[in-house]
Amino acid sequence: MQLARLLRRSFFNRDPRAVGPALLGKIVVRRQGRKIRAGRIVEVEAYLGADDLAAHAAAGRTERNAVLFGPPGHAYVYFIYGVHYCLNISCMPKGEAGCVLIRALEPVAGMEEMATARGLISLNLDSARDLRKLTSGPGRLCEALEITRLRDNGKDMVSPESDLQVLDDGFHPAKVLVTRRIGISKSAAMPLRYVIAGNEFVSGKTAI
DNA sequence: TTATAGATTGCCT
DNA sequence: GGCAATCTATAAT
Repeated sequence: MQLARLLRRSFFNRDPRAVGPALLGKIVVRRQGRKIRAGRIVEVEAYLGADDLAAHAAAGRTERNAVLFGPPGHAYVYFIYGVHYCLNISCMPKGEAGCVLIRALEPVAGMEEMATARGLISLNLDSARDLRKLTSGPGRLCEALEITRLRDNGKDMVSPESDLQVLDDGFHPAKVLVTRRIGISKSAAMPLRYVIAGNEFVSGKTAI
């Protein structure tokens, strides 16, 4: 990973359909004292506003989804299925809803800490097959980075002070694939899932 | 007040 | 491939 710098807030101050593919190849960093955990974004989904029935913002602003209507570049973390957290980054100017769901990361740093956080004791860090278990899925990556609603919801991800940030190290994916979103029933036809073509850390499919 | 579905994962057969 | 885990928001009594 070369010199990496924080993304600008303006990066997120636009339509999630523009932010989504642009986020592929960027790096999510969790700072914890001197330790850092980091992963390259390889899979995301865009969630829109009132026109997108699958989006939490579709029913209007509530206490839960307030971050979506706030300024861009902030973490929207929600709890799902009584088990998992999911990490989104707010998009669009303040007052307008929209976000991008981070669905999978390619581990870059802090893999041992990730494995511990995931409860994967005997993980072989030299095995790509094993590394997939760390962050290949929205619930998994939150567990690996210890992202929770209480701790991280509303956190500014483009602030130098934040312990949860998005960085750009200049990497650009060779090819981006666009598909339908996964795991939803409403507004399911829209092509709003973006993945780095051929990347093995994309969630789902590949047997683990 | 009670019921149900949900932007998931891992263990079971 | 099926399904339980188990919290939250929203719909239905």
